[in-house]
Amino acid sequence: MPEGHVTHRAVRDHSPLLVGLPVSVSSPQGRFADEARMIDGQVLQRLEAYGKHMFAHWANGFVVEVHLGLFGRFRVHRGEVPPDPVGQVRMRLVSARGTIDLAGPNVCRLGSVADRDAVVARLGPDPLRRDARPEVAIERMGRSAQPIGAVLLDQRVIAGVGNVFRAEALFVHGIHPALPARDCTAEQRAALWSTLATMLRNGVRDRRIVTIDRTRFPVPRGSARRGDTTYVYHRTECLICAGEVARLTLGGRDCWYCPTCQPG
DNA sequence: ATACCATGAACAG
DNA sequence: TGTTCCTGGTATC
Repeated sequence: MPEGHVTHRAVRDHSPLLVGLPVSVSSPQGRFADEARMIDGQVLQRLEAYGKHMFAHWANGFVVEVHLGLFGRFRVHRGEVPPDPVGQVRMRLVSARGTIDLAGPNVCRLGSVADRDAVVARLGPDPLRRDARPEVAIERMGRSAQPIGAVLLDQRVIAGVGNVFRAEALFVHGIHPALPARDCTAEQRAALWSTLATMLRNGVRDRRIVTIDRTRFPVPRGSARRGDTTYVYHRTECLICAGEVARLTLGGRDCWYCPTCQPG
């Protein structure tokens, strides 16, 4: 399930297979067929990730925006073109080097550079981008009366953070998710940014979310079991204090937290 | 075979 | 705030 690290990883993985080459674009499933024809055979100039959005820039000026949503998934195939497994591939990209299949996206839309710019204009800074300005996100957090747990999911504040990273970053800093964001100290807001940036970067590196980091936040001996990847997210007991994990609906989604380690 | 749930977000009202 | 859309893995019958 994709948070921002997935789109950035996809750009890294897909670019060597597609960028600079003519690409056959099709829609085996059919729902992107008309749009696919408009760019079929064009050279892919650039792939770009911004938060959970991905943009493919084509030589004839079109831009394809992809948002994976909850279910969306890319599959990468090197070499020979694979069969379409179940007719569910919304967009298939085929170059001389390989094939990318996109299934189940929330958004797969053909537009212009202006459309791309409009999407980006709605987004807060993305910690995974070189051009990110942390102070913008930190300032927006500080202006909101909403619970910090809701604000961290707001893509206008910080782009790319999803349900796992928000819960885990709040845990690491001992912040209760219901605390009004503007009541977080400037230090706390800066620390959340930098922790989220680290977690997202690790997600890109590992191709999955593992927020447990013993060098930054030692786990008691014997506490972590094999396969544990989070401190509180989707857990019944806190990895640090073994107390019962609580849940609160914030930003429309369940936020796991430890009432002991994150007093509020 | 069917139900249900999930790391998301737009939209209606 | 609730509904809707997208898919697939796991649980349940």
